[in-house]
Amino acid sequence: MSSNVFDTLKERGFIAQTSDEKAVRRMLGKRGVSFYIGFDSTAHSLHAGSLVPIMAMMHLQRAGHRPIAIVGGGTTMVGDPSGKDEMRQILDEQTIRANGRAIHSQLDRYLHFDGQNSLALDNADWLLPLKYIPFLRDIGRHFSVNRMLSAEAYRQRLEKGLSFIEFNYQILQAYDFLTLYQRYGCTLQMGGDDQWGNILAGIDLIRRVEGAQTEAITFPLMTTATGAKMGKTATGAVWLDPDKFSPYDYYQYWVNCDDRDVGRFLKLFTFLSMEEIQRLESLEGSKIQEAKKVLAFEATRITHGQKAAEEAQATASAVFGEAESRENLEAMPTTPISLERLKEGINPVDLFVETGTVDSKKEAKRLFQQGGMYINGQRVKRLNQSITEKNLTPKGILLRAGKKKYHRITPN
RNA sequence: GGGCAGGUACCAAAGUGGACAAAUGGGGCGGGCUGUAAACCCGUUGCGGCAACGCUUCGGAGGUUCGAAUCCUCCCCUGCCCA
Repeated sequence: MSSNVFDTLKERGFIAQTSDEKAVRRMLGKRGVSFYIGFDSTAHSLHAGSLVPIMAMMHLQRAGHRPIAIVGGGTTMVGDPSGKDEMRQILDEQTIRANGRAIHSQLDRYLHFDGQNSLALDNADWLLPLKYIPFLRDIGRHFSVNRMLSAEAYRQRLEKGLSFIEFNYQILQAYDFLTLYQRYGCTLQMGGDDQWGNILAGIDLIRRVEGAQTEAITFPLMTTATGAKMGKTATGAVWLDPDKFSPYDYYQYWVNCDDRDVGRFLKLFTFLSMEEIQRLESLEGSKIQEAKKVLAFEATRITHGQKAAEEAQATASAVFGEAESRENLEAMPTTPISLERLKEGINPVDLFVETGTVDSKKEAKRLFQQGGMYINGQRVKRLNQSITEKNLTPKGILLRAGKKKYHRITPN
């Protein structure tokens, strides 16, 4: 009889810390709680690292609460030092604004903002017009520098250096919470565990200014079993934007996760029932592959939709899977090349570089020398041959670098 | 403002006039083993060139020198100590 979302979040591994577990649970046991999560406007797209907060918001929304997604148009101007070991580059206002809009429209796919039961706000709206002296007098006086300095997030940075602008971040985030409390009756803030100090500062500020009690939940900081940050690969971030990171690659990202992460990820990144997840988790050996496919499919579906998920799965199984299903390559990264050029013939090295399969000719040659260059499933044995229209198959020309990196050429 | 220590490739970190495209470790990439996993083993890791070789890179700009990541000058940035 666990109809309280809090229990759902807890059993699925979303909870790192809470301000007061009983109070939070009681709060979420009712309906219509306004809660918020802030998202940095540091990039044009969110990446897989933001999925935990997004999923948590969806869970609460499904339970009848009201999500407020704040985009940090104001706070990103300042830059959060929490969890960073050095100051990040400060972006200009235009970029931040544009990022914020992009992020909002991305979040809209998950939360369906309607301005009523689901809000998308930008803290630039109330932060940018602030006047320094009044702000110091009204808000700044509530903050103890001594206490701020003793906070974990700052203590770390005191070793490496912390600029005054960053030092202010916490105050601004606290002010956000206060503003949301006053304007929207927001009583719960959630965020990554590195936000703990910032969130507590907000709770504290609201208590001092309004005499009201508000609550906090933080999510565990996600790392993969190999210790990498969630949502980052060595080559870059796992963007949620299909133009920056294709649904196929997204699907592959999940299929390729570490065995040890599958269960945890299923709980966090799908809405499958706990029973189903337990069944998948109990699979062993190569059967784990099945669980990974379910994970990948569900995760892709949530972010990119049913159709994209199906295509990604079809393409993946065409490439890696059982021989019967070698049909659908729709989702594979594809570059069109004119038939005329193909007739002239293209050197394999150039082909791999042009399609972005490798970054430079040097790299292409290295790939070849090490035996990782494949065209249409055949290892390339000589570099001085041309690839022409004769190499076209009904599905185009299939480039492969190493074991997993595929690219398709189609004539046009 | 003063003193000291620093800024080297994706990261960490050696190098302190030529043998430096720059040791070593991590990461990445490729091969092998496998299950599109982990672990492990081997190779590889600036760009262009088949190659000889050339080009760009050691915070920035100048200079000394046949020759500079290494020496000099100025500047920018960071940390520590003192104010």
